[in-house]
Amino acid sequence: MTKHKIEIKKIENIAARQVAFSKRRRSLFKKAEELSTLCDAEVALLVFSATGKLFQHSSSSVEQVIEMHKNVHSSIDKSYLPTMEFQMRNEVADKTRELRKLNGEELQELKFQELMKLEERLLKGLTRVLKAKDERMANDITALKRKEEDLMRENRRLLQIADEQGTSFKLGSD
Amino acid sequence: MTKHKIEIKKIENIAARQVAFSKRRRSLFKKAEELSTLCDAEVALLVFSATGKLFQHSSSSVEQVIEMHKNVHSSIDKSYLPTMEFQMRNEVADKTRELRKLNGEELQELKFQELMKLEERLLKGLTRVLKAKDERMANDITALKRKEEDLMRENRRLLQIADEQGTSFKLGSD
DNA sequence: GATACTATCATTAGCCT
DNA sequence: GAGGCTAATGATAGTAT
Repeated sequence: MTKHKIEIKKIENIAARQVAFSKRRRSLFKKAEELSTLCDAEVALLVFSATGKLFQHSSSSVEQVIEMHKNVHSSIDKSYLPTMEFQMRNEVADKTRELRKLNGEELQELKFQELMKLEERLLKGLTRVLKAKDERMANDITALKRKEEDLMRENRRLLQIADEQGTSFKLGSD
Repeated sequence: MTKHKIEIKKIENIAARQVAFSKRRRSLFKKAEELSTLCDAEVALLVFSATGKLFQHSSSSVEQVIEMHKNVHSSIDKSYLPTMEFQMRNEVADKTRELRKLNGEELQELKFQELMKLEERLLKGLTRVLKAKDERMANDITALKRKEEDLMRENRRLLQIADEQGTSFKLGSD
């Protein structure tokens, strides 16, 4: 677009491609920001480099789901994810792959209605997974707390009975 | 950017804003497509107009999650989000707003390095929040389990001592 | 990998159809 | 709304650091 006009096809020279990526990405984000500001629109922009690195920009209200996207798709450090979370994300990724396979190379040729159905299936899957995870963890916590209460009550009862019988013995743990 | 230079702030004239939206949106999509093709990157771009209409473009392999995004964002039923997840997402959104306010209207004048730092801060914040949530739940569970073990051990000890003393009393809970 | 330079190409504000 | 026109501003290819 300058010095010479270039053809829009993959840049084969790796260094040149990297430079172009860096520059154009920056400009694209700027343009996105401008559109958002000037026209009061919400813009979400995700860019994955060929090496898998993610760059993102988005208006505040769409930011959260972009975060999901990043976690599910990027190769960035999944190690921090607790096991369950990790498994769930994998499940989502698996569903996605399966669907993609189902739809082969012809995704771009699907009619809109089919895309809507696909979208619905994916959303349902994700929803179930997220919900299940948090419910399960919350349930675990609730159950453990109840168990704890029971045990403490029982402990108190044992101590009281012992006390009534004049029995005295030291407590190990409190 | 032409005839006159304009300030990057919301265009108040509605007709002019609509025209700018249409033109700039098309250019943005074009740029996104070029980046994708030239640099072998995957690009997902979502634009919500002020009236709520969605325009999107994305490389095929990120298409599905974008679909999710559309669904979640487009005012459809956010109620499925588990409470904690929802609160965390709000927290993230708040952080983002705060950061944006900190950076005022001068975002477009920040140097690239500053933009990178801003991006980094946002990413770090998001990561921390997600991590903190899962760690906290996991820690809660671990702590509760440990407490449970302690209580059970103590209960067994009390029972054994009582038994050794020939004391017999009924157990309430198990 | 990011940034500076700069000649050239691309986008676009304002206006018109 | 969409699209054309034009002058002016913005983006960027090639190159070097």
